[in-house]
Order: sequence, then C-alpha cells, then structure tokens
Amino acid sequence: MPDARGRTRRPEPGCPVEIALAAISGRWTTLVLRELMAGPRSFGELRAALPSLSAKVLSERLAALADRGLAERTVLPGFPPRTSHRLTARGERLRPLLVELYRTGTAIAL
Amino acid sequence: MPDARGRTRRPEPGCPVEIALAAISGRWTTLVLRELMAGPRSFGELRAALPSLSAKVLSERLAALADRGLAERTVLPGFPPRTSHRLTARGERLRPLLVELYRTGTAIAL
DNA sequence: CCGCATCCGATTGGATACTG
DNA sequence: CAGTATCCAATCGGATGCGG
Repeated sequence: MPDARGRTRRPEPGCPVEIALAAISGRWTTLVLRELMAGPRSFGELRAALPSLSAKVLSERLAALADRGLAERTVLPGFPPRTSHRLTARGERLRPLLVELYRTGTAIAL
Repeated sequence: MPDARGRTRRPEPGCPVEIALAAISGRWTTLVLRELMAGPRSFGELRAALPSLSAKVLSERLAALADRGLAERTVLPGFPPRTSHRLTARGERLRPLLVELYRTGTAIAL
C-alpha cells in the first residue's frame, strides 16, 4: 500500500480501504449500485428490479449513497410523485471496483 | 456483468460478487489479509501487528478464511506452541481486489 | 407513488476469563 | 503461546403500518 493511510493498525475511517468498504457495505448495496450503473431509476423501478428488497432498506441504501456523494435524488414535478435516483460522477468511480469484485469472486469460487 | 450469475435479483450466495464480498466481510478482515499478504504470521505476530484486535475476533477471521480455503494453519512441533498462518494460492487471488479497494477509496474520498 | 416510523429478531463484535 | 468459552451491548435488516 502506497502511503501511510494504508498502514494503519486499526480500521480507521480515513483509510482508503475503509472508505471503499463503507461505500459498498450493507446487504443489497452492490445490487442497487448495479441497477444505478445502468442509468437513472425511480424508487419503484428499483423495487421492481429487486422485489425482495424492502422499502425501508432501499431507502437506507439510497440515503447512505447520497450522504457519501455517490448518488443523488431528483424529485420530478407533477402527480403521481416521481423521483429519479442516479449515480454522481463520484459514484461512477465505483464501477471498476464492482467489476473487480465479480472477477475475484469468479477466481476464488470453488 | 458477463453471465447469468451477475444478474440476480437477490443477494444469492452463488453470485460472484457475493462470494468476493463474503471473503472480505467483517471488521478487521482486510487488515488481517494485508498482514498475511506480507508472508506467514503466527497468531501472536498478528496480534502484535493489530493490537486492538481481540483474540476472539482474530480467531474468527482466521477460521472464516480457512473455511473458504483462503488461508491455512500449520501447527509447529515443540514448546511453546507455535502456529503459522498463511494465505493459500486461492487467498493470494484477493490481492488485486485489495489494491482496487485502496485505489477506489482514494478516488472517492472527499 | 414515494417514502419514513416503529417494532423486533438475528447477527456482530468487544471484554473478560479460562484451558492445553 | 494459541486459542476457546461466555456474556453483553450495539448494529442490522426484515415486516408492517402510516403519511405527503
């Protein structure tokens, strides 16, 4: 690991590895990211794509991504209410990590 | 995502992404992996390198890695008891993922 | 339609103490 | 030295119901 932040003796929040782990942490998070990687999605579209995911958890995931500046929410005018959830430019930077997760998972599978 | 296992609508254990996530899941796991990446380590050496990590959790992490065939334990003869924990060839395949976690963490840091 | 509030069971991780 | 055994507080995630 290049610099001092990669030589911690504890899981410190400032360590780049911890930052990346925090970004993808939590059940369903990578699946939500996969959906958003394909383009903006409404809350309902996300629920339809991931039927077993409860509204509560989806809400939490989207809020966590927004808090970290990885995704954002736009409320569209009119009725019925429509929202658009999309990745930010920063969120897009998670793509290579997801690809690497997939690749590694394949490599270590029995 | 290439094949059908990357298009699940749920977090299925057979999905490569889930396999990779399971391998590095749990607090301290990436730090333990970092230590083992540098070469075989005894239980005590790992505790010395990560002083705030309790024996219980270290035990659990090493057991989980062993269960997945990513690390292995060798008990050396003699007294006092000495053990050697090392990565398997399969465990070595996690290295690019850790590098990518570091890189991504740097990229998305504020 | 899009969420948030509440409740609750399950899992996690830390502290402490003990054994071969 | 190298763990295992217990206990416990905190977190997580699923179910359900309500509100804008």
